[in-house]
Amino acid sequence: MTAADLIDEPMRPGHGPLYRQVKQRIIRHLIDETWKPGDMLPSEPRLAESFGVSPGTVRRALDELVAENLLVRHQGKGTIVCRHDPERSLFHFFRMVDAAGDRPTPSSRVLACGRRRADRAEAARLGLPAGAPVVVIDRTRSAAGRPLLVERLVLPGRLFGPLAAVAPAELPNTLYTLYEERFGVTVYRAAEQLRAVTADARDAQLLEVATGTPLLEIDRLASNLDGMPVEWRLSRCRTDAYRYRVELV
Amino acid sequence: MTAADLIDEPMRPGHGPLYRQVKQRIIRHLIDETWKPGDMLPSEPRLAESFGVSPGTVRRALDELVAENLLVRHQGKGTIVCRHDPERSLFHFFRMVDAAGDRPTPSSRVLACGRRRADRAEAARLGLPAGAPVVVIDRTRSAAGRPLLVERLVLPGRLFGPLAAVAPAELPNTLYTLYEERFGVTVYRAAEQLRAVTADARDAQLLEVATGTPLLEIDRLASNLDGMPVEWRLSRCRTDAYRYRVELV
DNA sequence: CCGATCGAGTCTTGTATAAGACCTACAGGT
DNA sequence: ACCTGTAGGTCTTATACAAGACTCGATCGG
Repeated sequence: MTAADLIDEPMRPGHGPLYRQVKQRIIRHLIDETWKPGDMLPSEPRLAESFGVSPGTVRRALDELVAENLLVRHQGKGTIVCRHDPERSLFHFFRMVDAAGDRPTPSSRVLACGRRRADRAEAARLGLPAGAPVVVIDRTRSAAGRPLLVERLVLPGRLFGPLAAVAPAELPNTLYTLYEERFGVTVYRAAEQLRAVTADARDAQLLEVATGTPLLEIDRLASNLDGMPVEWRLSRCRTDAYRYRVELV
Repeated sequence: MTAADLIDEPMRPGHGPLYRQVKQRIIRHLIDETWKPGDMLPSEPRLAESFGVSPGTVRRALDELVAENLLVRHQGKGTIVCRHDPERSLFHFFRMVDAAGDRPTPSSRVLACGRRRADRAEAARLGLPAGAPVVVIDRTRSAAGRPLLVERLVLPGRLFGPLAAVAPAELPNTLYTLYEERFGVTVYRAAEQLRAVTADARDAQLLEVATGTPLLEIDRLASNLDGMPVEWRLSRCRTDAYRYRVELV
């Protein structure tokens, strides 16, 4: 091993347990993209040597990162930074299921995609200064050939500048994969708040229901590893064929 | 250590990893109530000796059980079986929050509480034979002095027989604590399915809203450690002041 | 001579164990 | 009433070995 392989200086006597300091340092490397999604991390013994701790300590740190869905391990192969492959993204963040408990594979139709200045609510929600540029996408998503939801996405223009220029037909169904591959933005957490609303005229037309039909409104704020908001999404769903499913443990 | 302290015979060479066999065996002891909620487990070295494995292996098994909210550890004191203290119960299973993200402390008013035979849907949902006895509770819950939701609970009569005799005023706000202390039934998991509905005349009167107001319907099936359903709960919530919150990680 | 196949070697993560540090509670003396 | 020693609990760290996966070369068959 040469000096160039040294990823980090050895740990200094810090505050908490050693393995937690190692964990925080690995997270820092994930944030500054020393290791990007899909990359393979150095092996556990190598990490241990570069951090100046024993392999078991590194292993403990990796254990927690795997439990938090930041890393994936494969015995005999290595450890890689978790990526938003479309199926996983759908499985994790899309919570609608049919009566049998199966997830649909929705298709999306983009209604509009453009760039403008954030209004008051959008700026506050995304933690941006008033009037900051944002990219706004309006679309509907269908499942089994019938409209399922209509939604508006608001993204910080600073991160997603070129997105407004992308042809609407180009936008894939699972956007989080696109965010990651084209803009280097990885969604790690999201907080959703749900309430019941009634369909207005536009909802009714797009979702093919009567005006006044009850809809499930999902207000999602997605953030990256830093905890910085990267997407605000407001969806209105029909819940006659599909329901929103949550597991409490 | 005497022979009476031997909780179990030593592990025999089994199928999976050793720590997972230990975990399963501990779960079995939780199911057959060798250790009841609130009880303190034997110490890790003691468990290790009785299972015939090393302390580290027991520790690994306990780690997973703690992560699944079945046990709670306190350094220097010991490990206890998780209990449904009211605050935790509320924190975990009650997901409504106000605009600021704070949970209300709701109060409940029981409308009816009685025993009858399960109808077709109830029996199917609870995994009971058709016509099995069930206990049914109708109640409303309020927060900040205003009605929040109206709900119906259906419980297997075999487990909750004497519950129907309890005076409605006796029923506490957080029922899961009562289930545990009075009936030895501990709720570990719950699956919820949400959809939007409109208030019928009864909903409207009880919730003090207009008929047709959109409501959030929460269909919860709660089960114990065996995976056996122990409660079916159907709630209809106003979502003007409070929203249903979910964290996706 | 060329190509496919099998297997040893080596790298990876997974599992089991042991030893010491740290934290808490309690009893007994000051 | 307060302080302190001690016992017993969990927490942290370290090490050894097992199991899985890829590499690469020797070997056998065409």
